[in-house]
Amino acid sequence: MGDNANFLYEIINRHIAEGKYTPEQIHTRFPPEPNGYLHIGNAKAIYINWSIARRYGGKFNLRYDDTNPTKESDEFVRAIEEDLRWLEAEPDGGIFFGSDYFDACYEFAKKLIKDGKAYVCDLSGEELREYRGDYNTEGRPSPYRDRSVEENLDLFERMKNGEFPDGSKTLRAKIDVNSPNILMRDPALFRIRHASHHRQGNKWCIYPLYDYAHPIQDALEGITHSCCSDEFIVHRPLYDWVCENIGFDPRPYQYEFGRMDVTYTVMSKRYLRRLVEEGRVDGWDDPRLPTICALRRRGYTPSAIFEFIRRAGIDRNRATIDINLLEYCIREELGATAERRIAVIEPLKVVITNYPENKTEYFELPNNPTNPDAGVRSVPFTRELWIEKSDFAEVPPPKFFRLKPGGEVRLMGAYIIRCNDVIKNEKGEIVELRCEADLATGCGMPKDGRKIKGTIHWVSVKHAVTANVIYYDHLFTIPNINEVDPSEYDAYLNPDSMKKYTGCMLEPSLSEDRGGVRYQFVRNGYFIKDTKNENTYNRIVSLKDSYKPQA
RNA sequence: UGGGAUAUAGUGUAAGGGGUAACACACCAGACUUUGACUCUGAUAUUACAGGUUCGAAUCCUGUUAUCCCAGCCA
Repeated sequence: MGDNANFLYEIINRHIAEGKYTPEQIHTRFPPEPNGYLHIGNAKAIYINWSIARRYGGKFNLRYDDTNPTKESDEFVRAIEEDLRWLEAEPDGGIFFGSDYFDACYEFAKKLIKDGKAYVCDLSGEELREYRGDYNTEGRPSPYRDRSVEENLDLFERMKNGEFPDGSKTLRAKIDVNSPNILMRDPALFRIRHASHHRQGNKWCIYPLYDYAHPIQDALEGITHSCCSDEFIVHRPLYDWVCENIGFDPRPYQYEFGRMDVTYTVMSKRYLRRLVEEGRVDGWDDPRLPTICALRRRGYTPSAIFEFIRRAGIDRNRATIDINLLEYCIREELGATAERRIAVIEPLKVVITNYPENKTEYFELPNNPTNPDAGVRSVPFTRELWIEKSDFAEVPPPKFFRLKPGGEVRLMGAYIIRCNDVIKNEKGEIVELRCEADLATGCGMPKDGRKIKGTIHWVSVKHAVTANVIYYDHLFTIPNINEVDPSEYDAYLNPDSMKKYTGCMLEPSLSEDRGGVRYQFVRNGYFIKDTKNENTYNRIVSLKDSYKPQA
């Protein structure tokens, strides 16, 4: 109940109840291909596998599924491990590489050949496609299907020895050339690729395919529950075939959960890569992206990300989760933990006409009103202040509680002021407000008991430190990008997904650099200092604001 | 078109082997408030559709529809 029960837990609970496994034997894995950066969709797979291991006291492996040398690189290997560790999903079962099992894959293949369950096929890619048929065309057996064991063994070894060019031969499983599941129509197990592997170098020129390698990797690592996303469900019969025909005992089993999408963003690695490569975003960690490194740079926390996935729930159907839930999770956490600071994003000068020219007084403001233990800080107050432009309205809209001509407002933690004059420049723009403070109030309530509805934030002109602030918004203008053909994604990119403010005025306590600390800039949202741009804060998420201008 | 999977409020997840549809987020309406934050209260569903069994069905039966996945020597 507190912890989301899901169908996978039910399955495993049953296995344990039946005595199939002890809880400590439960062993899971996260098997990314190192061909890109992890994103929040992958975080679901991580969370599921990792949390299962944790829940039962079993082990969790990280395994790079690097069986295709042409797509993988060490850059991604490093990035994935960094992200996984940052997420605090510790791979306590170990870190492995699919490529470390190439020898095993090779030996098991020879066994399958000897058992008459695999053969070397000379069909070209095109011919193979033709023989295999499609949804409504029957498959035909390859003319090479009935080669003798000796011939197959010989040919396979020569494939390995590099005697044949790429694409000239494959090792195929002998299953069923006319299975309704096209994947089972004698799938390829090994292909020839004269390519250098990021870890194996030039040791191999034949590489196993996913469907063959994956169950072997799982079995050799002692994985009990191989949980993957639902697009692999049609692969399960082949997974089972490999396990059974190699004869693993005990053997792993595959379970599928529904993939997750998030509104207003993309999970397609292909498209993310394009955005990065075309320079449309500032790298894989551009704070607008759904990658883990972007969320990290943006200021999201691992706990908020996992909480999001936990709350979203785990089921067999494909879900499009509202990004509001992610934002809620980080707000909830930061609301309780982030220290409050005053920051004026778009400054407007206010002069307190009845306040002495050279006086500075300090008000104590709580670091976090929801948590007294967070303590207080002193904030200097002087005659000249910056307030937020949007906190003043010369012609106030209905239900506007902030500053207006002749109106009163509370300066947070300090005096109540009344706006007496609005100073404009030649162009008619408001450049300064002249206000009078009710000095008697200090930081208490007005003596006469009058109610002041609005509270605004402020910072002393003399003490303010300046910085840049960047607001981020959704990547796309529509909630569900899956409704659109991938070739049209560009048309839905949000042109206002990033808004930079320069010359923002921050309270002086922010001059001390505490990198990585998340703050609530009062009434402006939660912020973290950017790791790439000097003196710049990223807005993690906005504060909820129930005031909606315009009536 | 062959095979497979899924259908519960705007979104997502719950309702151990039939008994008044629950929770979270979003949204709306109020209360509170020295952050219009937080907190609190209230409102929102003929359980894809159509039949059937039953005193009673989201749960059982039959049929229909919609969406997603699969025709890489990618993972």
